[in-house]
Amino acid sequence: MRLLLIHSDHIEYETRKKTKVAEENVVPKDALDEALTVFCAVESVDEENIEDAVRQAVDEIVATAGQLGTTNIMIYPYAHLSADLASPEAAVSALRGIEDALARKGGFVVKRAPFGWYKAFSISCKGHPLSELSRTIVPGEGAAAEKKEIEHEFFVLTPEGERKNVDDYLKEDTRFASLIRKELGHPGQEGGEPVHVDLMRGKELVDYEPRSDVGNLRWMPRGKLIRDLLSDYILARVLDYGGMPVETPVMYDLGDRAISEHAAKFGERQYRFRSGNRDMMLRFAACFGMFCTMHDMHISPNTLPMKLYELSTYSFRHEQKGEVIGLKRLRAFTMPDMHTLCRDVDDALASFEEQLAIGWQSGVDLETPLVGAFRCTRDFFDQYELWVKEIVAKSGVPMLIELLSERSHYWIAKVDLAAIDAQGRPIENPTVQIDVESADRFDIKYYTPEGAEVHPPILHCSPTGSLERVICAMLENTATEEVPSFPTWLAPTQVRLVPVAGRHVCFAEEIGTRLNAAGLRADVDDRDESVNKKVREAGMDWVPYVAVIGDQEAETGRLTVTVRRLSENKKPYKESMSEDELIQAVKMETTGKPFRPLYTPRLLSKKPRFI
RNA sequence: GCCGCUGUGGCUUAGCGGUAUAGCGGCUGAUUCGUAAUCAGCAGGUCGGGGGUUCAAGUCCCCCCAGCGGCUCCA
Repeated sequence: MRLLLIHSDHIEYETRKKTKVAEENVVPKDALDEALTVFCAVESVDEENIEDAVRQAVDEIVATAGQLGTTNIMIYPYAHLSADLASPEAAVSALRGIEDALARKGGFVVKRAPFGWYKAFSISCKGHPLSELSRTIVPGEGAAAEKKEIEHEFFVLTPEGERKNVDDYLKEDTRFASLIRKELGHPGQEGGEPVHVDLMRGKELVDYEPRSDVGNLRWMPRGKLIRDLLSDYILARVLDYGGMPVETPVMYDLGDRAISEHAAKFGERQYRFRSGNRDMMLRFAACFGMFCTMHDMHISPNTLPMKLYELSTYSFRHEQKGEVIGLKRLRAFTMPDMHTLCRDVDDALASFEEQLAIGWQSGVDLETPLVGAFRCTRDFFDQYELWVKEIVAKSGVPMLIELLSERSHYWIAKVDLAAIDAQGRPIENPTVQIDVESADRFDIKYYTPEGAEVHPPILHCSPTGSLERVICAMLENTATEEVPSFPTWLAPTQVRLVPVAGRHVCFAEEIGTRLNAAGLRADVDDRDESVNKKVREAGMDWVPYVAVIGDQEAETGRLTVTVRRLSENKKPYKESMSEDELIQAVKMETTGKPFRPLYTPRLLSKKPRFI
């Protein structure tokens, strides 16, 4: 709801002509002196919880009136304050609600201009600093959630099937204990600036874009390369698993019932806008597109489970401004999103297990150690306790279990795997969820041989979590490394060749060309700088293999290579290798991982600076 | 969104009532160098934006924007 509050010497209106949505039995003409005039637009989000929107609006009006010392209030419906209006019925009910509530408070003279009429009006504004105020009201999810009062029960399950008290873990200095402390609301000490925010800019990966909205980033070539390689990694895993890649639109029409219902579950955390005469929203995940696809498909139970996959570029979530930070929490982010249409719950449990394993494996492959929490309703746990114990056993590590007294979202069970940042806070990454609502809502169905209609469970799965958070976790992990680095397959430059003098550049370029042809990202620092400086900067670029190229190398054909992973602080590890041995060394480390060529010029003299 | 802190050239920063420091980076020149910074010169700032106080404002006050910490929240 949008409010424009004007402290006015005088306000008067007169109805002229009805619109299609005009209210009946109205006061056609009225006026008020010394009044707080409240121009008001009821918006579509208000329909999620009209009572709360009304309550907040009334609080706001009473507070303002108190500040101004006025007791006369004119409520004036004014559609032009918003591009995303509620239905006329909802608007009238909200306006009446505000009027009644104010009247009931006593001490106010309350008048209300009629809704849905063309009206003439004149107003004189007092013009003092507080005389014009605007407010935006969003009905609270909080207020709605309070009614439900969901109870949460936490405990730990070990791989051996033992049920343990969470308190046993609270004091431990482990990643798992960090997760438990956060989940149970035990405050950690105040952290400083996160490591990754410095690094994401300092290493020329990704940066804030002040000319966009908060939480929308710009990617520089080195960061773009890492992101693309990660997406290649996930695609390979998904294809291997039998997922089918698709691509669907980023925006949806809120006029569609299934869309607006699904969207309403997530309150105000959406980008909404008007396009022509349609109210639209930006997707917050790829669910919409895939559910629409599934709805339109002819589904045979014989082709289930069916997995659709999309790299949701982007997923948009209008997080509160104070919640947005670095790569950890964004308003536009890249989420690998797979949806599995299952035959039945048993089928869903089997797929869940497979997808959980993919999630754990991503932590190994991407070198971002993960810890796990499994959450489900108490009913689900009572029924499938053995299965829950089995997936913990297969995970091989203790997991935090959270039981909810009733279902509050669309899922009945889900697992969240999290990396832990340098301040001991979780970065929630891979997830698998069992959705029991969406097939109904989007009318996704198949028929049994007997002809019965089935709206089956759907799994949501992000095999790695958002790519931004994966990179966040990697950068945070470097805080504890003596010699920080990226995994070699992700290093923007894998081999840096450093010619000693100008006359060696040509030779270094020849080697570089051969390394590139062999599928390595090698560049040549041909700048007119000292060898010392070029080696230092290769280190600051976290280049895993650095070779100085001079007369010696030209004569012997052997390279002295500094291997970052084997080096200690101030103690570089050097090894003599042939060109082929260098190629093999890189291949050994990157085998089975995706490859893309350099995203920056091969000659460093041609590489521009971004930061 | 709320409370708090911060905001000086591309980056890191000095100055905290008298219109601005330095280093890195950039450019130019010299240097052609063997594993973590070669030397010199030059250019680059309406001190986040707007308003106010003052003879005078990065410096004090107000509003806004952004970043960070905390709260709330996180499908």
